[in-house]
Amino acid sequence: MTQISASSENPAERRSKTRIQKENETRILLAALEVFSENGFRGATLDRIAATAKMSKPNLLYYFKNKEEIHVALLTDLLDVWLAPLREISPHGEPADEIGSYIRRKLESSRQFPRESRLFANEMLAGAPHIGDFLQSELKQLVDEKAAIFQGWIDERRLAPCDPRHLLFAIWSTTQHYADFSVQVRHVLGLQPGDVSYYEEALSMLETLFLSRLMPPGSTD
Amino acid sequence: MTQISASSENPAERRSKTRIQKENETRILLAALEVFSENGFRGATLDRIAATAKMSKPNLLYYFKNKEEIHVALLTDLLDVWLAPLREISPHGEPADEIGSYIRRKLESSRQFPRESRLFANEMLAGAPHIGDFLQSELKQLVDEKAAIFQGWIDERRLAPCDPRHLLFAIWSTTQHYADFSVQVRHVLGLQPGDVSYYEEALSMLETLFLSRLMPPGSTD
DNA sequence: TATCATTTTTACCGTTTGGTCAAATCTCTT
DNA sequence: AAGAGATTTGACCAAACGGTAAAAATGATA
Repeated sequence: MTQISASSENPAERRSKTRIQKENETRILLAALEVFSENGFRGATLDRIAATAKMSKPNLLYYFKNKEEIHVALLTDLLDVWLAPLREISPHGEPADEIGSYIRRKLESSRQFPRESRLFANEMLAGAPHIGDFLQSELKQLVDEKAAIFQGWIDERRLAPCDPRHLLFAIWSTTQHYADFSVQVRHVLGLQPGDVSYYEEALSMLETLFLSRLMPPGSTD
Repeated sequence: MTQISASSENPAERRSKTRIQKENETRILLAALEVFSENGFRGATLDRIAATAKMSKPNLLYYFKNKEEIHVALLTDLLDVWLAPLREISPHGEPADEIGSYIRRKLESSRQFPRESRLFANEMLAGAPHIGDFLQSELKQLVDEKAAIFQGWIDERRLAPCDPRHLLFAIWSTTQHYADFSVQVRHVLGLQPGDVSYYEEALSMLETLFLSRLMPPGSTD
């Protein structure tokens, strides 16, 4: 009886993680991200995840007790990434600056984490069975908070009258589109499979759309 | 030998369809739309489709020879619906009118056919394995054609300088978002599962965004 | 109503899937 | 070098999966 560390337990519940444990959990989550983001929860298989992680299936299940636990682990990590850009919006800046920065952060997030974005999109399409609670509580609360900032700007005539939450929807959809629908974007633009050079044009478009104006003065308003 | 109709053939290849055949194919496609749009191709199962269609699996496979054929049939039908609003854009109208109408048609399409929209989104997330050719040929061609119209308007100073294809991406993403991410929209807005009353606010937002201006004059430009 | 084609069902088949178990191997510490 | 714990493996299982074959039931038509 030399060690106190909890034995005969799920490795995830042990007090401190081994080097091997940390390495393997990372490898598994990376592989799972690849597979889940392409095929969704139901479409993904443990065999494919294990193969992608170059690991046997029982070994994989030594680190995560089942398929769902891997998925939840990924989504949990993801939600922080997802919220981060939104949290940064400040009531003290200029509307155009704040919204511009937010768009840039979200677009950068799409470029850096396209698989995470697709993982999230897959979860939405499936009806958000695993993160419905998050959407209703944490996300809604943060959105309400940031929407209040937007509403303040609208009241001060520093932003056009609009529903702030739908403004957020518009920013989310346009920025995430470049990750989630990248296949379509590339095909329509005639780019090669790996090519993501469209992000600069994308930013330019979104700045025109959200910060400047699309229609010349006097065309409708 | 009283009938000439091709016998001992796949029902789909017969000359004229029976009443029962038409009914059942419709039932199957409707059920398959439900299942595929939620779980994607790999996540959907024939058992679930059959159960949803209230039909035995072998009976279902009497009408479609395999899972892929059902999926392709759905996608083929879908592509026409998807392109229809885009085709209507005319070079002869006012930019604001044409773009405004297009947004309204796309948004209406999201409201009327949310499952079709999610089916399409699932196919995109999976890397467009079944409609890659369509994207590269038909869609790209139509986009190029309509982008040329936008470019003409830009040259005539009737539309702000921007990449016309990215303008289309922005319209697609914002309008489809209300179908594909409807769970998120509802949760953030605090609406009940079936409630789609947000479409009016959505249209208002998108008109502000695309047709009017979001930032007050002199704030950035 | 008899006949023939169409439709549906029952009973399957081989494979894939999520997951378990115990034994074997490896790693780290003393 | 030895022991304890951590890791990995191979063999396996029941259920779900996509799909088939042939017989049974139904429908249309003459």
